[in-house]
Amino acid sequence: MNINVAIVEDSAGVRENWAKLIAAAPGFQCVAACESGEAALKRFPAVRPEVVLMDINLPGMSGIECTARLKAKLPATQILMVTVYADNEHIFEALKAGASGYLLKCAAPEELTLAISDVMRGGAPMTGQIARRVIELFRRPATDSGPITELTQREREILELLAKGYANKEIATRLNANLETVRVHVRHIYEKLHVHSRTEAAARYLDSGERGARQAVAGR
Amino acid sequence: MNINVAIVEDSAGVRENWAKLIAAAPGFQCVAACESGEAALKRFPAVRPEVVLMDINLPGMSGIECTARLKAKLPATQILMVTVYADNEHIFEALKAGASGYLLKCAAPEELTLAISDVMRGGAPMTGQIARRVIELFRRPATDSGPITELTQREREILELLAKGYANKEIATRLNANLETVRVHVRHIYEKLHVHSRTEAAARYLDSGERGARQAVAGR
DNA sequence: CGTAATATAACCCGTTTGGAGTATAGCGGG
DNA sequence: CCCGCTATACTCCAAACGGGTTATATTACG
Repeated sequence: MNINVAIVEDSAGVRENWAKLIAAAPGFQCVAACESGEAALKRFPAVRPEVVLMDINLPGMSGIECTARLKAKLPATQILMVTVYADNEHIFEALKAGASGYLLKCAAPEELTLAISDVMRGGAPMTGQIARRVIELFRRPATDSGPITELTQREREILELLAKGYANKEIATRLNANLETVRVHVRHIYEKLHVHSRTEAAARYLDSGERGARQAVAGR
Repeated sequence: MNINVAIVEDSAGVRENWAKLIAAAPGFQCVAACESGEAALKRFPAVRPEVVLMDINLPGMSGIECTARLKAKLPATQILMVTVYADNEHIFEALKAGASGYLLKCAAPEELTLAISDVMRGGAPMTGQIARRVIELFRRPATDSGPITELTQREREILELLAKGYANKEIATRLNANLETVRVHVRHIYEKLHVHSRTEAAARYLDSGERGARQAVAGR
């Protein structure tokens, strides 16, 4: 049983290349090839492709939006982004939209068919570079200080970390301090803010507009 | 120049197997092998490994916490998780802690050395299964974009009170519910937001601009 | 010099929380 | 009619937390 593949790619040359490649590969067949996201959304529900090769840079609807809409209509369809964009933002949005793999257009032809097989087996084909970026999107940003009250410097540092959700132990580690010391500071903070729990303190802090400037972080 | 590899794994048998495997592979050398995260944190700064094979299930400090601390001390060190856990939560936490790859212990020996080479080249070695899960974490409620909307009505009510600093007991009173019921809801909220403490949940909520009308919480 | 404020660190104790189960009931969609 | 989701409720256990107390070293201010 052949794997039904469909294509969304605006360049006629590339589109036909891919189509030929798939038609020629044993075990694959190309059931549709559209030059726009709009066309794909109309056409694909009828042909129900198992895998879609999706370009991002399309006229009209972007490949990312098309991916999100296709996944809504055909949740079982696996979508592989094949594009020239290797930046975090595109990768992040594509994966969020429901793509199952992310290849670059510079990929060799045989990599395409390999990737299709991979995705059908439950894999998530990506180049090493892309995989690394995907993983980096998991790491967290950080923010900086911003005091106001009559808390001491140390107390403010601690309140800031506390309000980010860190446990006392984590705060101690980050500040190279002892757990007990942090606990004392935390209790002093409670006294000064007239609260009795860390979540109350955090709510006070976050609501008081005392946060330091936070910078936008790519991909988030 | 050989690649300096270190190991953190509590099972002596597995640890020695890995060590031998690395010692035997051309281009690699094993510079340290610890049976605990605590030992690794002491030892590794001196030997500065380029790649670490890290087990998750360790006595004492978990491999995930060890990863976070190691990355703080040695940011250039690449850490590969090698473990039996294939669930989303472990994968998510490991990557957040700074792991650069995630392999399962059932991996063939030669896959280990391949993975080390891959990570040194800037890749992010994972099995197809793992890669797929990583990608799924992007489209799920939780990853980072609009988590709060995925909560049920009841969960949102509770999160709102939680973020104001109310204890579970107070929330239960206010909602005419049982303490244990509130606790269950709170834990479900944690799962959906991928957090592990109420203050983290509150920070997420307050930062996401999801607040409803608020009134002052007078003298408790 | 004496005193106050701050930062550090260590006890103890009871309560709360986090995490893992099990279980029941209602509700809506195949 | 079963399955999945939601809400409800309870038990057990370990860790974290909140609060009380004591103690040392440093720095700052009259």
